[in-house]
Amino acid sequence: MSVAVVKTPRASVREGREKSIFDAARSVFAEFGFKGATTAEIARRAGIPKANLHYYFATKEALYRHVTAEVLTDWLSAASSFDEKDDSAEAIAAYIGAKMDLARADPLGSRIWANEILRGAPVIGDFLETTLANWLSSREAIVRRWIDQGKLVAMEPRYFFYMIWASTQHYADFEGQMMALNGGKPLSDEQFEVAKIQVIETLLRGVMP
Amino acid sequence: MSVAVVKTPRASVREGREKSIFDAARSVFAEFGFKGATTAEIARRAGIPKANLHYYFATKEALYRHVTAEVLTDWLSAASSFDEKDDSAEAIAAYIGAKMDLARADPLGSRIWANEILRGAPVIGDFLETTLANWLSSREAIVRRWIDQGKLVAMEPRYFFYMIWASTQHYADFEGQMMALNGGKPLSDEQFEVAKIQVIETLLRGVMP
DNA sequence: GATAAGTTTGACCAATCGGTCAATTCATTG
DNA sequence: CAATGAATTGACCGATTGGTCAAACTTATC
Repeated sequence: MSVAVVKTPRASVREGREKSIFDAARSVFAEFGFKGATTAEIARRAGIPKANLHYYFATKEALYRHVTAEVLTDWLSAASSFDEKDDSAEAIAAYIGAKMDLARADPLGSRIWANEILRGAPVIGDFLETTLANWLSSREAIVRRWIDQGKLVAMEPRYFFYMIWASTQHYADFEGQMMALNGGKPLSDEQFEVAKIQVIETLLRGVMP
Repeated sequence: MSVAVVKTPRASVREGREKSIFDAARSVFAEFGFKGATTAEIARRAGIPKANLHYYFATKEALYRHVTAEVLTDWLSAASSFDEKDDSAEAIAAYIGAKMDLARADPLGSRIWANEILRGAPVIGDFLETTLANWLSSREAIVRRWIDQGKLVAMEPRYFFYMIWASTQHYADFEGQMMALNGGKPLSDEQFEVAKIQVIETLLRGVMP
């Protein structure tokens, strides 16, 4: 029984098309949200006729759901970095760093998320109420333990996570504003590294006794 | 020369209509952004026919510009609280508190701003590059002085302001997410007060030597 | 109470929306 | 190479878009 390891031209064309549509959709949804996005603009950015787009993705909503699903996966992936260290400071620093890296590597994903929330989370609402809520409450328990052990100052863990999410995702969602405040240029790699370290240190100092 | 202090019925009807259209527009723009918003939906929320809306505001863009102008005014108003104290900690605490209060009092304004940035700031871009950039660089100078005086830790002031903006505006822009993580209910006044104090204390501790 | 000015609204318009479809082109397989 | 199925696309559809307009209505002024 031989498995076709080498993709047929047909299959790789399909793969390539789906990828280019997917990428175009990400950028349009990130910029305009679900309602403001148009399939015509997505097709234009993908470099194909609109009818071809609808051959691969039946509806705008189906395409949007594909896009959001990936965003949630990436979020959870970064979230796992919180659990990889035992020490409180190390775990927090690793998590903030991972969230900063994700914001830098995939700002569109963060913006798609932000647009969803602004619209009342019609698609990812269920994820927020279940997966995210569970993730948060279990990590709150960990942070509370650290507080009890005197490793962190007394505080409400939930609002600390909000600060982490806000401060890190800001570098993706408000990239345009930062550009305007940076002489029209995006943050350089060097600038971003400084920002990343500062976010980590400021937040860590903010919760260390 | 007598000035009409009491408004004529006509004038107050006009005032009321403009206000209700304005408020409806704020909520629709905050939820869907400029492109996703429709004049039909704004008219519906204002409780008037669409044609009547266009009698008061010629175009969707004109209405949007009115709305954004007010948002920028409110932002600057909150910004002034930074200058009302001489002591570094007091000035920072007052500013964060004012930004938290603004996010709580007018979440729609913050969301309209966020939508603008996500779309590349086509309307407020000029404000960002001039007024906001000037405000930021002059306050950076103040913070740098405090650092030189040993009142604050060494850091890049700009990224500290980004953290303040992110952490405070998060309470407006991501209110929907917080609700989902709070059993479907918005933050109570008591919860918000706790969050507000925690944001202030965490950020202050984060930059104090 | 007549006239003018300001306000309201249903009907309508061209453009764009998400989506369909049949005809055509293309790659694969027997 | 013939036949089959996947992929492509221009033309098209009904619905919705931002916006117009003339007619009707309401208030203010003389």
